This record gives sequence, C-alpha cells and structure tokens, in this order.
Amino acid sequence: MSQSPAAQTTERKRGSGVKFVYDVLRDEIIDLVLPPGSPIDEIQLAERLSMSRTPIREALVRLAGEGLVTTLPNRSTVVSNIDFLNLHTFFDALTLMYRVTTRLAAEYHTPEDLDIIRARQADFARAVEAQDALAMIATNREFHAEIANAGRNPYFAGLFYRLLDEGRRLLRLYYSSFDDRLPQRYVTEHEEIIAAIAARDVARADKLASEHADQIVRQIQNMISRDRRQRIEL
Amino acid sequence: MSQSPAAQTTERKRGSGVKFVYDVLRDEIIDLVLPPGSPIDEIQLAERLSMSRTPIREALVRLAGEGLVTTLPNRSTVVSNIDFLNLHTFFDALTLMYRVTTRLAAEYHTPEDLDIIRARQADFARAVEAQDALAMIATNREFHAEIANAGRNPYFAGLFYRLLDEGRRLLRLYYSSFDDRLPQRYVTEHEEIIAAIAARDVARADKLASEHADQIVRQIQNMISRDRRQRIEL
DNA sequence: GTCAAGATTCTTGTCGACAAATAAAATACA
DNA sequence: TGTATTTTATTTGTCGACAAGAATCTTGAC
Repeated sequence: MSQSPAAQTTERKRGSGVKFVYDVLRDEIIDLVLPPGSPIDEIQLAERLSMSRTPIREALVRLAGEGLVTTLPNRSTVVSNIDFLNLHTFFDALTLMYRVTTRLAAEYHTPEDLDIIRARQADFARAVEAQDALAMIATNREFHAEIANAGRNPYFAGLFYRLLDEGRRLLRLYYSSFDDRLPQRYVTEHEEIIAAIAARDVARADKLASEHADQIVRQIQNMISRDRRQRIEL
Repeated sequence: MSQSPAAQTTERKRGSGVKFVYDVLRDEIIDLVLPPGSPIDEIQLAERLSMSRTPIREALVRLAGEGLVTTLPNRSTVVSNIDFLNLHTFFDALTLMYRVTTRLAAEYHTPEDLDIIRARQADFARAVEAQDALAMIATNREFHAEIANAGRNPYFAGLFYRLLDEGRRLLRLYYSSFDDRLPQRYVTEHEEIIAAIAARDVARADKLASEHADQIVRQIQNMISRDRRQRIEL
C-alpha cells in the first residue's frame, strides 16, 4: 500500500507536528474511521504521517488525557470503548452541560456571539434540508459549542466539548438508523433557544435546553434499543 | 547544588517514568513549590529527576491537558497563572460540581463508600483539631473527592478533581491569612452532608452542598479582598 | 549614549537507536 | 494430539543527538 502523496511532500512547520497528529487521530476517532477498541500502532502511524514516533506519542498522551484513547502499560494503546453499561452517566452530564452552558450564554453573550450562533444554526438547517445526517451531527455540535463559548466559562465549556465529541461518536455508531423525521423539530428548538438567549431570559433558556437535551437523549436511546431488537431478530 | 540521593539511587520500574514525573510536578504545582508563572526547564528537570527529556515532555503534555501548565510554542512552558479576573467562572463551576457530586452520592453510594467518606472526614477533623492549615486543605479535598467517587459519574468527577486542585492552589496562595475560626464550622457541615447522603436525601444533600460551597467561596473571596487591602496599606 | 544588525548561546521539537517487556512461534515433553 | 517451556519477534519506554527558533550578547553606526 502506497502512502498518500500529500503526507509525503507537504512540508509541515516545525512545532506543528503533535497538533497535526492530534487533529488527524481525533478526527478519525470521532468519525469512527478508527472504531472503538481498534489498536493504534505507533510505528505504522509514524510511517503513515511520515514523522518520528515522538510526536505521535505526545499526541497519544494528550488524547488519553481526554479519554479518547486508552493506554495499556507496556502494551498497545487502543481507541477507547464506549461504555454502554454506564451510558446514563454520560446522559446526565450531557443534559446538565446543555442547561448550564445555555443559561450562561443567555447571561453573558455579546452581540457578536449571537451572530456566530445564528451562522451555526444556518449551517445546521442547511444540513437538515439536505438530509445529510453526517453534516447534521457535525453542525449540531458546532452550534452548541458556540453557545458554550458565549457562556464564557472554560471549565464547563471544556467538559461540554468532550461530551459533544463523545456524543458524535455515539451518533455515528447508529448513523444507519438515523431517523430523519426528528431533525426538523431540532431546527425549531434551536431557534427557540436562540430567541431565549437573545432575550437574556435565563429561566427560559434553561427550560428549553433541558427539553432539547431530553429529546436528544431519548433519540439516542431509541436508536440503541432499535438496534438491539434488530440484532436479536437476526 | 547536589541532587537528593533518593533520585540518584532509587531504581524506577520501566514504564513508571512519566507517571513519576507527572506526580512530582503536579504536587509541586499544587503546593506552590512551583508558583504560577514559573518557567519549567526540561533539561534542568531531567537532571533533577535523573531521566531523559522524553518522559518529562510527555508528563508536561499531560499536565497541559489538565490546564496546570501552559506551553508557549517554541518557547518555555510555564506553570499556569491563576486568572483572578475570571474567578467567578471558577466559583460557578466549583459550586455546581459540589452540588451535583453530592446529589449523586446520595443517590448511588454503597455502604463501603460511606465508610471511606467517614474516614476522610475523620482525617479532616483531625487536621482541624491540630490547627494544621495545610493538612486541612489536603484532607478537605480528599473528603469531597471521595464523595464524587461515590456518585459514580466519571465526567463530573473528572472536572471536580480539577477544580478541587485549582482550589488547593488558591488556598495555598492565601494560606498565611487562613482564618482558623471557620474550619470548625466546616466539620459540622461535613457531618450534615454525610448524614444527608446516608439517608439518601437528595434534596437535602443538594441544599447542604450548595451552602457549603457558598461558604467556601465566600471565605476565598474574603481572603483575597483582605490581601488586597493589606497590599494597598503597604 | 542609544539603537539596530549580526553573531552566539540556549531551548525546544524531532529523530533514530537501544533495551525492557510483552506477544507469538517453535520446540520439547507427556 | 495437547500442553508446557523455551526461543524468537514485535512493540513499547527511554535515551542521546541534532537542527530549527528564540533569546541574549556583541558589535557597529549614528
């Protein structure tokens, strides 16, 4: 197998090595190009990205810190598995962060923040209209990430980003059975959330975010149980 | 300056290098042995811990992921500064995590969890009785960390640990002006929290945790403003 | 004396190599 | 044939070295 020419010829600036590896791996993990449980061979990766093992390892340490990969001591590092048994902890955290970040955005946002949030919402609406499920997943993440950003709390935002990425992984996993009737509802809910933030109505923002989160959690749970049933029927 | 003999003679097991460096650095940062803003020289550190730069760097990457150090590209990495201008974001996050973890502990704890929590509380009470402020700070952290552990939500626990460590840094900074009248009150509040958790009274656990958090936040704010006044009077 | 350009030193980012630890294969034995 | 044990091979963790940038020092012009 020959390497892609881009990886060979493109000269990367000094210092951008780890970030490059980190970005590549992160994307591949979140997009399930590297499915949960798949081992990551440092040497192979070093050859593929045409660089030494050192920056690869540093990127892996960073990913391990974010929980995306798990390093078995003296053994291979693997893409972290999704813990289906404790999914409720994920849902709890996701729901609370939806609420908190939206509340804070209603309180602390600037006019410029609103512009960006509206732009993200437009992206999302476009993806829904195009019935592009993959784009929906990605743009939906950006929409909520931007709201968290407007909330100006890096602690909450940091956890929320991590949860949103984990959610992307989950959604990709059940992408095949993605129900495309619901998203239109999401568009409307997003619009309401934007209105509440713009009006600085904290209580309403909280309530809408909470309902929105419940909606998403329910959809994921439906996907999972539907998938279970299908597997049993096989 | 000669190195400590322990670092020289002690043979460390293979694979424990990064963890060792990480633990040493983390402790020194949290205990303000390395004050905020101080640069971290990789070579110097490598000599002090008598190992190569590679494990040092990997430990630094991990610490950077947790926000304890900041790496300037192509420049030295420094111990992260405390952002006094945005302390309210820290207080917001800390308060919410106090509440959430205590709630979840009330809901999901096992009898063994309670034993450990009570043991931590005993440690804290002993530190208060001994008027050992440094021990108070440390044992208080362990007490709440154990409650978070009993809550069984790694997402919340992870953020909470980080916030508790950051809080330790803050408290150390104002350690000199530590008011030793308040801690007795903390002991009582801790007891009440344990009782609420044991009774699985979620609402009461939430309320107590919220008040406890407010108490701590207020104390830190008092320390800071007192410190400000003193500096001005100089 | 002050400032700018060039040279030098120092630190970081990356590399290739080696040794310990583990996994896989081969051999011996029942 | 199946299992235990040794041998081989692969992979990780660590090391020393080198080159690119940044910081510092030196020199020179005004």
